[in-house]
Amino acid sequence: MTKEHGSVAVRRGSIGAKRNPASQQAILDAAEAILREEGLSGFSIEAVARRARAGKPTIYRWWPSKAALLLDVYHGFKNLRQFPDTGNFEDDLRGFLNNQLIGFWHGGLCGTVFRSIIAEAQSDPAAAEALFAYERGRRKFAEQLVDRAKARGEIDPDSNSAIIVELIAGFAWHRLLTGRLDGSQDDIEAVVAIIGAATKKNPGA
Amino acid sequence: MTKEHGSVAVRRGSIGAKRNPASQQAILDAAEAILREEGLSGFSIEAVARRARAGKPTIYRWWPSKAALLLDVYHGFKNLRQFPDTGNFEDDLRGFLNNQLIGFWHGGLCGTVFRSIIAEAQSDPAAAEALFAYERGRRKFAEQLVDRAKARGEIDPDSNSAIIVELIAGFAWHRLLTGRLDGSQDDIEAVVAIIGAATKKNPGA
Amino acid sequence: MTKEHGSVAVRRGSIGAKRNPASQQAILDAAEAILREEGLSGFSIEAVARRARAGKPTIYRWWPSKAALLLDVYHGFKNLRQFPDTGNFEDDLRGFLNNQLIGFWHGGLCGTVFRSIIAEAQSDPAAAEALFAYERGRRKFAEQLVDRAKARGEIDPDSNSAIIVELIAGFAWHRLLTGRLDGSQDDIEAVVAIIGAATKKNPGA
Amino acid sequence: MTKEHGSVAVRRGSIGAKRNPASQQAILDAAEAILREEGLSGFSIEAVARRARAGKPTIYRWWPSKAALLLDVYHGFKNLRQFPDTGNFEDDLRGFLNNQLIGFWHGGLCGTVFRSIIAEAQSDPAAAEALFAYERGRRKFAEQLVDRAKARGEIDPDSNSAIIVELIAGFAWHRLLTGRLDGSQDDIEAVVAIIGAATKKNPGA
DNA sequence: AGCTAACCGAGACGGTACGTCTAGTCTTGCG
DNA sequence: CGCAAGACTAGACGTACCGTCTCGGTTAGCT
Repeated sequence: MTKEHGSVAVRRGSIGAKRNPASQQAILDAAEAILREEGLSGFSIEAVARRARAGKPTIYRWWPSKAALLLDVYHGFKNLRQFPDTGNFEDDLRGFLNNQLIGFWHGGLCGTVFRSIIAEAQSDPAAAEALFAYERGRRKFAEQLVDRAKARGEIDPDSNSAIIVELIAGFAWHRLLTGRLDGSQDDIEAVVAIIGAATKKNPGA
Repeated sequence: MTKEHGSVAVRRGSIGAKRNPASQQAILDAAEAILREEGLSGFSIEAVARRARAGKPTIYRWWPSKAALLLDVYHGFKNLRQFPDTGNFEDDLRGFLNNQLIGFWHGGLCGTVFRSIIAEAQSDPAAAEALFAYERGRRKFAEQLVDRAKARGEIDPDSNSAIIVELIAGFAWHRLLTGRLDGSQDDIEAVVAIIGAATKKNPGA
Repeated sequence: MTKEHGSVAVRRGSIGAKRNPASQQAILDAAEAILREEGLSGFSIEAVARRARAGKPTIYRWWPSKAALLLDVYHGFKNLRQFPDTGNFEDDLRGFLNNQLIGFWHGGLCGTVFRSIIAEAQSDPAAAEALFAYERGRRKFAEQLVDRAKARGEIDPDSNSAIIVELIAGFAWHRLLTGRLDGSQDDIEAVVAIIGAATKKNPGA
Repeated sequence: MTKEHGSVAVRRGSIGAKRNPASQQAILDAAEAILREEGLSGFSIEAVARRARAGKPTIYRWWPSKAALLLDVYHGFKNLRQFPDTGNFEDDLRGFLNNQLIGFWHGGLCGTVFRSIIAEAQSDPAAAEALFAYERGRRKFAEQLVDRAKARGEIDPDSNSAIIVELIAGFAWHRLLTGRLDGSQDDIEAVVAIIGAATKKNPGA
């Protein structure tokens, strides 16, 4: 998936007064490789530049901060997973947790990258804004999942979509940030069951 | 609560072959003051030593890492809030969120410190271990809240205590880490309602 | 003398496969303005290109180095002052120091530019060669001044023209490079007197 | 004279809250070696730190600028040459040019270093001030040479000591800065002769 | 009249060096 | 032995320039 970096003699140069996609990709690849091999603590603009055989200004020209670069790496992983409408609320929840959150983060690099972005956002305001904007979008998107179930008459129409989404997302973040993504399948089922129970239709009638 | 730092001319020295509590307190005070005034991005061992008029080795001698110092500052805030048994599950939940999580973090410095610890834990393994151990303890402690309600026969005895606690904690973490602790009171109610609905006794009988 | 730079909207372009004199002039003007306003430390090819609204390659195409550009700026100032034959050796010396050296450098930009060229020549071999060639020519030219006096029978015919010229030039360089061009008029007289005494005819007869 | 740099494994550390002379010397040695091997254009704080295996802040802590470091290297060469009182004015002049100026600079590294300092002073005000102060002292010192000859009744008591010294120093600077230190012995004689003739006692009596 | 060649501006590229900051270690000298 | 102090190596930070390159466009002069 990621090309070899061994062929050093490439000597990418300018391709005129516009962004060179080869440099771009080399930088993203290097960033990904460093995260994979050394983790967040070894991740620095300096290291990325060295590995990508790029100049530091080239990185700063296109990514204003470390977090921006991390977010770009993360986006490179996204859209690999689909978010299908199964027609069933609990299956949708399962899919959400498995394909967008815990299961998506688990194993590969994605979780590491996302953890890094969250950490960065706690001290860098620019990173915070970028992450929060991204996160707002993700939540809005996920609320559709609940609203579809309401529209189908499958769940209680008074369910608070935003809070439900945030409970689920919060659970996943917590697992990610406390290093407990492993062996969560049973726990995912438990979460789905709890949310299912809480949104069951006709609670009093 | 925190004493003045203005009287710089204190010139604390050694008090012999044992830890000098005045230095320890000065370091903790300085750490807290820096976090309050400059935030996590301005927080460094260097800055703490400068402000506390302490030598860096004195800090490293007693706190192995930045995160250990942060945790100590955080512990200084803890136990200020109680965690009373109200005898009612939903009130217990409300109290948990208000006194131990969102309400506790909100406004003051505590949230900032805890955010910092979480961030630090994402790149420093030692910090991670300390945070995870702390968090494990907190969760076990909170599960008692659910188990008490089960024992009282107030909620479904099959409720998954661990997952319920983690949903709530995850929600609070998510709010903290995305800078949305403000105006959460209604949302706390919504969370309590959802958990309450999901644990209602005798759902089918 | 130098046209206004305010009318930015000129949008000089190519005028075909030949050097565009407008661009050349704009670059020289910008170089001069930067030296005047910011001094040598603010002088860079980058800054000149920015100010002249020229592309860097346009500068590099015509001037191989920073020093070449500086020399061109300097040449723009030359030939403004005359070097007349007064018919009297000491008056010639006075005129040389006042019109070609100290008096010429003093006050205006010329001294700054020449200082810059000398500095550049100490690390850039190409600049050194250009400066040395220029300087050789100036010395040869100035030696005529002494030789004329010999021819007139005004001074000792055994006087060493080259050394006399170099003593005078060295004095002026030293004043320039140690920032002491100001208030040199009396010192110029003293130099003239010393050289006059040293070249007096009939020393032993 | 200069020790080997090959034994890299030294790992100099702090020796407490005071300047480490070993680091000091290593930095000066590295600076000298770089100037010798690569010249001024290869001389940078970065390169010196690399070669000396020193941290950049260690250099900046003790030398505020590149020029300060150069001056220190230069001072390391000084006082190697004496400035004896020969009892004869022209011999003193010869000695001055040979031991303090041209002859001192010629051949070795001293000339290169001093050229570098002069160049640096043309763009760095701090360097300029340091050089000018040094130069003022040197001139005052050299004027004693002339004043001694006056006191001995050897030369015209009305001779302008300051200008005489500056003519000689300027000649030497000019030779240094135009790369013509070689083969100056005859020229030194010519300079001595001119100054001697200009200061001859009782010119009219 | 169309083609070519060189110019122009613009600005990205890989680099080097800057001067500052922090990390974490070490040693001294006082108490 | 703990302490304040502050030096040390190491290396990342973000910025400024360097000199080279390619682009897209323009114009002059040759075919």
